[in-house]
Amino acid sequence: MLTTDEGLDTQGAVRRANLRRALQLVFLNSGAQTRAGIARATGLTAATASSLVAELIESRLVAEGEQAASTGGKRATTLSVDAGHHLILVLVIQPLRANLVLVALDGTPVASRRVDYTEATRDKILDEVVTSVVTEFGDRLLAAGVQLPGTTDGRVVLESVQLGWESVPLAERFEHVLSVPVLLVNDVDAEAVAEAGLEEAPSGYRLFIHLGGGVGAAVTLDGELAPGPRDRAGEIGHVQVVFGDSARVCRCGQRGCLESAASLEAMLGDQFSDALDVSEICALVASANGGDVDEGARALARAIKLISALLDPTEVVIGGPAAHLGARFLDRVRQESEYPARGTAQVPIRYADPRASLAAGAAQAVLTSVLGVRWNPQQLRAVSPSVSASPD
Amino acid sequence: MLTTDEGLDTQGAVRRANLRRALQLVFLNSGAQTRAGIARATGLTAATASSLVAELIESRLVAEGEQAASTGGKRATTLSVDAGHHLILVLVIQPLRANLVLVALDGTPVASRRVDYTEATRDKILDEVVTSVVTEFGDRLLAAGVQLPGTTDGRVVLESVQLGWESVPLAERFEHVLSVPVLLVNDVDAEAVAEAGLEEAPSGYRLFIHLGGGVGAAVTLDGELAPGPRDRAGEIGHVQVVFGDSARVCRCGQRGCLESAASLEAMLGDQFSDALDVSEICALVASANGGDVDEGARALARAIKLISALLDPTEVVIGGPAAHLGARFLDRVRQESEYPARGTAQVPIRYADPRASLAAGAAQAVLTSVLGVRWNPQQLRAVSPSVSASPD
DNA sequence: CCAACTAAGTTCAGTGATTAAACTTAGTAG
DNA sequence: CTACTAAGTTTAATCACTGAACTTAGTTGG
Repeated sequence: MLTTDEGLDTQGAVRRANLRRALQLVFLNSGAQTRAGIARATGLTAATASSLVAELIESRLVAEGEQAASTGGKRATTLSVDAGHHLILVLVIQPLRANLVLVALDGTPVASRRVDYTEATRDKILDEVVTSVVTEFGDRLLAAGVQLPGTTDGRVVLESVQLGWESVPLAERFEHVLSVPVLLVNDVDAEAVAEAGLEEAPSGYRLFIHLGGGVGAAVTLDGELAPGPRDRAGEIGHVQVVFGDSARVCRCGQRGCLESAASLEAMLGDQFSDALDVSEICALVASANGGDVDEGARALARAIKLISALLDPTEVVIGGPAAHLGARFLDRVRQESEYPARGTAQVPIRYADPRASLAAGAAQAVLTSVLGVRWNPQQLRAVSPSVSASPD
Repeated sequence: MLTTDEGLDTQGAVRRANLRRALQLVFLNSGAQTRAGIARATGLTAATASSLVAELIESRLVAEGEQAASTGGKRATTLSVDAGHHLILVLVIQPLRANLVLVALDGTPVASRRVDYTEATRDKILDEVVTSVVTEFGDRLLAAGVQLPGTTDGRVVLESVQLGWESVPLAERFEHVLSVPVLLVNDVDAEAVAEAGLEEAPSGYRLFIHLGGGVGAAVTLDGELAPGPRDRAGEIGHVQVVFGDSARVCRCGQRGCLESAASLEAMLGDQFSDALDVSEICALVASANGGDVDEGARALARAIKLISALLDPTEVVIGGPAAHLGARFLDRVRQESEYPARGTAQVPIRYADPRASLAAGAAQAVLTSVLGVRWNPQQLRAVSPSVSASPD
């Protein structure tokens, strides 16, 4: 397999880099890419492009398709992502349930399943579910991604308040069972990756802010998670941004935390919970106290302004349940985040695209880490659990 | 030359990558590195290491030194940075003067000069100075770095309020005269790079905050400027962090800007100016209004907390004239930036190392961009203008 | 003082990946 | 039916690294 081994020191690395480039072109233009097209796009020779494609076909990452229409000479053989073999397992762990999706390389889900559990049964049930994947799909498995609330370095769950975990080497545990690489991904990071992946050509920094029961942020660069250690990055919920009388006491004990003002509980009232669906959220929005919403918007805008000034992002995206808060909230955030500094244009702020699915971000993160490749927006949108619930 | 041509496609890229790796080892361990050592450290063969070194010597980037003491067999030939040929030109542009330093590859300054000008004569005098460098050192010039206050993408000065420039293609202009690559660097970015370079093995994100007449920030990752577009990044001076009665009106028109509370004017009074030397600053600190200092510390801490929560940096460094504010200010900043979130350790905050010189950051940035290499702390410290003033 | 050992560094044939150019295949256009 | 065009493939040459043999120059022990 072409395990992404960044670093062009030895010649094998050149081969891997070129395989990656060729594969990326097929992913971005699946069904319309050709050997000649790869040669043109990479600057490599037709001979090399052919050789790369042969290897990719051999590895069952790429498949030949129809003959394309002629453009004056021999008709080209189209290439597309081979959806028939490799599968990526995505496991979305939440406090009381998990969604498991097996995604083909073209983004389509091959199987999905939902399991419910209690805190007490969670570990056992998760192990069972993962084991069942091995017996059913073991030979086709390419890699796995585990999306969860909490901080992680990709291998170990450093801390998850929601799951009650601390320093759990989950990747290692699952790798023993699955025998393929396992990547742990923070849930907000996954959302951010999915959101960025819906752009045709994501470029520059993008600040993603998840607003729900909690508040978290993630930064992507050119569509991937910003490089560098992200262990505890993005945990901005308990930064103080409200001062004076309007600062509320937060559940963390501090006063004036971003979360105490801009979480959906704070803005929509205690009826809000992360389990609500879109229509329920909209109903809450309709009956919400406008003052609370404005206060949340102001608090959020303060955080956005500071971060934007530091990073100069292309765009700020508000995701999570808050993406359904409607025009008033968004307008307020935009207003309050105007930054009068000379020459600095206002950062565009928008809601997340609701077409991003639950499992898409983790799947994309795994695809990047294992094959060094990203899906095009259509493929990414295809990734969706569409869970036909089946509790164990 | 091994112009870092980060286009990782063909096999020549392997050679360039390995040349860079070998050169970096010589830079980090100048005078103590050997061919055998390079082979061991890189995992390449002794044959390859020899061949790489031969090419580096040929390019006059590396020079052979003494024979090292035997470690049981033949004595090794030590390798060091060739300080005898290539020069990096650093031009530090300030509103009313510029410092020009020619730095050898080992970091030692070969020549330096200071020119004073008015806003009206600035452009002409700068051109003259640069031209004079060509006649004197043209054949030895490797690259040039221009450090200036203002936003830049490396090629164009996007905007500099201090210099009254907007969209000035300065790199192009100087390249025409110098015939070597020219890189524009924001002054705070340069400071941050110099500061990070003083660490033996800089790793992770490091947040650098310049506090002087203005306030700016820069983020480094593993000792280099964080990747991605930095055009307008770091301009955090006019973010609102003070609210209520204590919010002062800032010169930008807003109230409660970080700069209005934490700039040295705000904390030390109108007597402060960026032209003061260390002892004058210390004198001002001694007679400063403690309340103003505390207020500035609080404002700064708010910004630090939010950014730290987002980036999870290894360290926060306060630089610029503020590095001489003393224990009280730093203690206050540390206190106020305590972040009670679960599990999150307090971010270490410290003053910048005063040993970083004016031109070091820009020189290091150029070295990275042209040779893909960084100096070791001793070499970096050697870079200093030690300007024996000589107005034109 | 010489033989045995060790480490540094060089030489040279061999291997893997890419290139350039010739060639094959399969279409369109007149 | 011939000329042309574009997609691929084949093959010899080139470039960079490896592995192994070799040279150089030191240390150590008898």
